[in-house]
Amino acid sequence: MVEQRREATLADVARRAGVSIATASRALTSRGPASPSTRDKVTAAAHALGYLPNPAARALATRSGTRIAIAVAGHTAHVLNDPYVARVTAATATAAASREVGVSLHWLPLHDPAELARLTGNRGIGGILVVNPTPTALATTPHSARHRIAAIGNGSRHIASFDVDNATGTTNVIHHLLSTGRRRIAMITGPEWLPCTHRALTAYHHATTEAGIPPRHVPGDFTAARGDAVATHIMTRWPDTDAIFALGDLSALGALDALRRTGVHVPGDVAVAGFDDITFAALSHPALTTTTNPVESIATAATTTLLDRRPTVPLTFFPSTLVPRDST
Amino acid sequence: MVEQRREATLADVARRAGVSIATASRALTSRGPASPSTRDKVTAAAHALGYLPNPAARALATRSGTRIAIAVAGHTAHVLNDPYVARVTAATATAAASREVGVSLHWLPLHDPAELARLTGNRGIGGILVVNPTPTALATTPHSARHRIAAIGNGSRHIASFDVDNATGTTNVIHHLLSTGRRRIAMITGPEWLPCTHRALTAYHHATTEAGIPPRHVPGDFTAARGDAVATHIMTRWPDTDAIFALGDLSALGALDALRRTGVHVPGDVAVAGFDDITFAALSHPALTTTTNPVESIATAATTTLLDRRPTVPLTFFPSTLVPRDST
DNA sequence: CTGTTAGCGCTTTCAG
DNA sequence: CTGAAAGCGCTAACAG
Repeated sequence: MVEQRREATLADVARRAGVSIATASRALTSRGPASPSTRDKVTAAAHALGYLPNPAARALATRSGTRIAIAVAGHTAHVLNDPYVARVTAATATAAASREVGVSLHWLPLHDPAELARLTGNRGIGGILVVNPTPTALATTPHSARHRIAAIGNGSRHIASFDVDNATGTTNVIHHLLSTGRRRIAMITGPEWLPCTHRALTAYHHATTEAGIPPRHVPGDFTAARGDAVATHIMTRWPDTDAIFALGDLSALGALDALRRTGVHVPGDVAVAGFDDITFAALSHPALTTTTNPVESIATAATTTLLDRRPTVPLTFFPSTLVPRDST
Repeated sequence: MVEQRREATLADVARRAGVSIATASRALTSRGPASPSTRDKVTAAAHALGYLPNPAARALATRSGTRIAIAVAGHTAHVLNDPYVARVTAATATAAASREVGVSLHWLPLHDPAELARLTGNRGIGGILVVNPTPTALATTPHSARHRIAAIGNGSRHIASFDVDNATGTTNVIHHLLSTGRRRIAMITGPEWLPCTHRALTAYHHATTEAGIPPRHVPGDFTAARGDAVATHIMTRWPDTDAIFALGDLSALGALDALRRTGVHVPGDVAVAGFDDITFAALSHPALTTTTNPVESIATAATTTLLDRRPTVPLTFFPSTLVPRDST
């Protein structure tokens, strides 16, 4: 049952197929010439032996590194405990598993963006997935390494990026709010240093300008506590506000709390919408209207690109779908 | 700024320190003899050169594998998207990063426990962290590999395990409920196949028996939907129930919903408590009383053990702390 | 305690 | 298209 015999090596496969090790290698990796018949023989032998290439040996020979590093930008190492980061990590670790590569998680301090360049020089690291990189951090990166880097969030001219299309997502939310009669729509954004905040904010400005309604936005930090505080601030500063859109469900939930506490009825007096569709969005009272963030698909796509060293279009956006619930 | 020169290799370090490569290796890894003075010279040289060992080369030479695999038991591959698993993965990937190893995530099908033995034979995998393993799965494992396996959840006689002390956690919750005057305390457990469910259930039985109150428990599956359904069932079957304890916050939140919907006041009529202290526990209305689950500490400890190949006590339990809030 | 000598398993020139 | 041979960078006997 349990295979107790030594794992098959490439030499075993070659012997069984009656070819040299070099040929077996070429046939299996399809790098370099190999006649169809040879390829078949080798493939069959490998299959029969249950051959699995040794990733360490391969990495050593090709100096390709043995894992992909996820580097998360943030003020403190605490970002590594963020649930969003955890989702990215799990999806990446799943996608990487089938290619026999591992994943490690690193903090990329905002105050020391050169840490990214340092990861770049680590021989154990074959590819880097940067989460929410700043342009500054990407710029420190040596040109020669840029094809081994992908970003979740904003990329750069030479670094592929994958993200949710939060511009369209934002537009959809604003339109939904407008269509249900709201005219004083405030927005709670993410931290100002976060590039993806800007895309959403721009979309917000477009949509409000187009509708001829005043823009009202205050930066948040994606936490519930901040959402609560900012919502309070908004209602004080602009008492006629009839809708609050938070770029992040947690902040929206915080806003919901603030409104409840001050006796403002949701959605009667003020509508509230979030972004991300986290589990708890469906569980709050009222249930939160939000828009999806397909984190797993995004992370998987980025990882696959990295593993295939595939030249990609610089920007790939994943659609966000509006999930209307009771809070609007 | 950016180091463009070739990464330093062990040979470079040895040359600079004026010793042989083998000596440099011994000095740096402290496996084998090395005089203090030599060790100092080598360490200094390594430091000066910014030497970082090549994990692939090391893994190849020691056949130690290049990553640790996290194997999660479950009915479907969907378990890999579970937030709890994501937290474990992120913590593991963080702990592993400092040792230059990666992490990959695998599904361990309940119907095919031999998958674990298969991972065991993979040369790329240096250690395995099994999440919620069944005794059956652990039993398929070859003896020779057991020191490379650690469990989060129940272990076995020969496999170290790390988990939250949910027995004491459960006891604390029941005592808390008793001390606030509850006498008809129902429990919603996890899935019956999950070994950790039994530990908590046993504690529940002890505590209720000791208090001379009737045990009432119904299996759940940790989801909010099931918590909702089970709570409804409980109130129908035992209408005088005055407290519900769910082994998992999501189920407790579902129970909260069910009670609200049927006009039962919490905590006035029925108290509700959960387990895990997830983010949303503090955000519900009423805020949920729960008890902590230090997942990150647990995962980090398990990972460290694996990386150090350190013989450990078979069982390590991490304390759970009661977090009293408004629902009790 | 230290240096020499073999590999670990794979990829990759380079001839043929 | 195929084989021989030379590494990739490190560890592990084995003499000295």
